[in-house]
Amino acid sequence: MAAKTKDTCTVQFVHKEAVDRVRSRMKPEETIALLAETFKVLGDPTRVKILYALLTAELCVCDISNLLQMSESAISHQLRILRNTRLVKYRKEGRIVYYSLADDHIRSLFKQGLDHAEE
Amino acid sequence: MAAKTKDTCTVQFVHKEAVDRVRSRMKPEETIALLAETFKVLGDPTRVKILYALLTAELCVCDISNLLQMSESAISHQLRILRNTRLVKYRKEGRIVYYSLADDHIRSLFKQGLDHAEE
DNA sequence: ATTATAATTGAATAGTTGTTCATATATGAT
DNA sequence: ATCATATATGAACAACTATTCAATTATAAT
Repeated sequence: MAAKTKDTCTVQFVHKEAVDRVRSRMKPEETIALLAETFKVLGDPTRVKILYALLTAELCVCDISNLLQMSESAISHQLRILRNTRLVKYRKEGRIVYYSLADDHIRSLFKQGLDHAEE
Repeated sequence: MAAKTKDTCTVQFVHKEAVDRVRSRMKPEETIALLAETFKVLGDPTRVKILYALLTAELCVCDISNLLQMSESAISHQLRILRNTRLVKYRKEGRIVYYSLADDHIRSLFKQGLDHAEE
């Protein structure tokens, strides 16, 4: 039981009251992980560009590749990540796959993010 | 001039009209980078925990270290990143440094993020 | 001055991530 | 069936990141 004392704070100066209050209001690990994961996906310029583009129009992989001047493979890899986190949805029409935004949260997330970043 | 044709889309099936419309509405590279950078900072569980904690109370490094059961060094490194992106601010009182949220965007960003992640 | 401690910092390391390249799958046309 | 093409996928590699460890700075107490 005496393990893991050294790597944590020596705790001469913990504000116990405040820490307890914070601890009681902390979200479960799982929720934190989910939130961080969502932001992580939004934390890449290529994916931001893709999502930003899809705010304006539904596009196929080739369109996005052309728009961003990047290989279709690179775009496709990123689209998979966006699909897995349910940020985009797609529909197939023959060989062509059309991507669009999965819901309307992205618009407000971008707005909030820019509000912070640009202030 | 014939360079960089192979790595981009062979472009048999670009929806020119849509792509042009999207292109005209795209934000400048710099803005995209700023936005992605902000989200990237939010995309780590440790930093999410720190920010979430600071929603409830102002805390010193030692408090956070104790709360999250992580070394002060690790916390301090993360706080630097949060400072650099102006997500937290701090005040010094003797040896102790108190951290708090820099503004109120974080609360709404977390709310929007959770709304998406938990749906 | 010396000692103790809260916080910061730099270097090192293990783990993760984005892109490329080569290949595979799926659909449409001949 | 064969060929062309839109997209997807797996492996590999370089670049980046979070934590640890050791050392440093800054403040307070003796």
